[in-house]
Amino acid sequence: MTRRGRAEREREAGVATMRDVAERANVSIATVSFVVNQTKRVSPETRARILVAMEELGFQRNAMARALASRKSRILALLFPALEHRLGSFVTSAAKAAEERGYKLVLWPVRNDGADEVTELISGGLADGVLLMEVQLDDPRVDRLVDAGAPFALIGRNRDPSKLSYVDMDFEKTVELGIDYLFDLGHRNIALVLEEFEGTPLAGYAPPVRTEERYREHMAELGLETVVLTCAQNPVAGRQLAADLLVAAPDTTAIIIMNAEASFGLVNGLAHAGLKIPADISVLAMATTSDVSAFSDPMLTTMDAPSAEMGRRAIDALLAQIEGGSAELQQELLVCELHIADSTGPVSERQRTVRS
Amino acid sequence: MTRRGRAEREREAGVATMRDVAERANVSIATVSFVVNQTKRVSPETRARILVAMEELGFQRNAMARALASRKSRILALLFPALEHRLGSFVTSAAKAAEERGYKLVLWPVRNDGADEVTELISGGLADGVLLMEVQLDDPRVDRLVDAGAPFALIGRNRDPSKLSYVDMDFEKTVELGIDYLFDLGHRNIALVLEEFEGTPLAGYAPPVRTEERYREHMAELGLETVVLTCAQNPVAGRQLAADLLVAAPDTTAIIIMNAEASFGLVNGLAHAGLKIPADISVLAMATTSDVSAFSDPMLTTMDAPSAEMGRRAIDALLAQIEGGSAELQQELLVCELHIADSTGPVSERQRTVRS
DNA sequence: CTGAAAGCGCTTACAG
DNA sequence: CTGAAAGCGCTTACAG
Repeated sequence: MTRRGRAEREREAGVATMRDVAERANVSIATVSFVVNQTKRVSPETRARILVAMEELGFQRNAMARALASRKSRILALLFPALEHRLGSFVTSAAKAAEERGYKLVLWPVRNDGADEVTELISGGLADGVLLMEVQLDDPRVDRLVDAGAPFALIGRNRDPSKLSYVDMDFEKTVELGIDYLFDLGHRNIALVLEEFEGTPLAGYAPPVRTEERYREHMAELGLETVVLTCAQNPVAGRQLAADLLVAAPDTTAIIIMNAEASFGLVNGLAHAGLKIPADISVLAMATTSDVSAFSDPMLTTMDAPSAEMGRRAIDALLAQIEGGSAELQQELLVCELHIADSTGPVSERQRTVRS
Repeated sequence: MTRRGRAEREREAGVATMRDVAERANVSIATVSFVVNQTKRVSPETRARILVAMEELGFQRNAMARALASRKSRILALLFPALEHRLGSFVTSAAKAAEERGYKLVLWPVRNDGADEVTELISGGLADGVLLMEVQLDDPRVDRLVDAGAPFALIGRNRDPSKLSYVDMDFEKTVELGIDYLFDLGHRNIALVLEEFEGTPLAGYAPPVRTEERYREHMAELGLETVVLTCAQNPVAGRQLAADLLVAAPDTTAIIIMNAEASFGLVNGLAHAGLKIPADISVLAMATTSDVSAFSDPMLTTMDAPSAEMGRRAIDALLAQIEGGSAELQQELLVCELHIADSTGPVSERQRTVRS
């Protein structure tokens, strides 16, 4: 019998079992089970010894084994059909890619600060790997995943993703593309509008940071002045923003906005202020989807997030790690595609004379 | 030892295991495993016998046991933070309610016609219970869940849900509420706009059916003419609809629309046709959320779906079954709440005279 | 209060 | 090509 022993495996994987805890605390695994699940009285001393052992070993009970033995998974499934029209093509295409390769992709709700849940999920054996969304520049969940030795890929990037697998939008190239498009239309006063995250759990969310940086750089390269505003992710805020912008930077002839919800309000707000779009001012919505461009009137010119492609590649990146080992890094940046509609146009002669 | 034997349990739960298949096919469970997973060559005769046995017993391999033994769950988790701003409060509140009661709610993507997946999910032991969304009037998934003996609750209702647990919007009372509100404002020509589902996988989706029925009844009670139109779930279709409506029913002074995406287009389309909202025509968006009412200009008066409440109650209904047994039926209908904004107003003297 | 042991339903080296 | 058996990591009646 050359089958590897438990201890050997433990050393490799670093997963402590109830048996390990039991040995260390000098009790039976039954007793450990009782304290873990609080399912029977255990004397305070024994209990304390067990808790210490659990702590020292970083014990996490295996959810699969528990489910098998108890015939209860404690998982409720919300059957989620027709994902497309709710979550966009990212999830749909990722789910499809996973299925094609023999895996099931499941959406796992976690709080934004829920680092513990991450550990639990992996150490508990419930998932073979993890896709992480809405990555912040300094994201504690990433550290947890690294510590847990979990296979994972980011949708987005943290501050230094050089050793990690990720798929992200190329915000830098995208904003550059947007600026160049507007520049070629004759615009010289191009403002940038971002989502406001200060004071929310998403403070330090990377996309606006990267976008703003590159915007400032590229505008400088073109010898242009910069105007950056932020606003909350809702149309009311967008409407207010229109007023603010016209006070702060009345010369503006074009706006790049990366804030889908606010963009609809922005368009309405500009109209209320008496501006015609695009005759008086152009609006370009970045990193959104042209599906919603008709929410506003005129229809928004957009730079569409490559969602479906990102979904597919994210699964690829994750499975490369799971099946190929942790050395298999995959790092991809995808540029948004420009979809010209009715909210952008050449700068008019009137704007040129009146405003400059 | 009075522990119940395997056979006894099997009779109760009706779940066939590999061992059952092996016995029936006169082979070892190892061999069954090989054919189930196609992991080793098995002679055609043996293989055929096993396949027959599997079929006869309705064998589904237990996903938990497989995961435990193979140390692979074949599940990938998409960590999903901040659900609120994507899926609405329904999922958030359901997830929270589940957590409070010691369960984890997971979003399980299935195709709309994916009845097999449903069986797999339950028989495979992966979930203790199921919440079913987007229920159709005749929904094969419901039959599957009944057959599988799975604890489940519907978000919505099928044609005859009298023996099932469900939580649904009370479309009947809601549309009545909307009609009465507009009637009291003096409107007599109230059109109804629904989502178009013919030819889509959601054909036979119950909400528009129920809404239309009660609309016709209640309008008749008030002695009013009815106008019902449908359109696809996107703003472009909504814009087109405005034109169609003004041709089909030029007398219309108020519209109740249950089609959130199209409602934004409808408002824009009416404006393009030269109508002022609400001076010339009122628009009431039903079964949506006031969070998006500012997407349009003027802000939409809405009847808000009680999403958070539904999420909570759906979990209650499901857990009542899981923990209390299948006799525990829970059936709840919740009315949408009216949020008056700027898109509805009294019928004007001009409308009254010009139009009637 | 605690433990020995059977069992959950599979997978998988090993032996034949 | 097939099987006996150990093992995955837990839970849980039963006995003491």
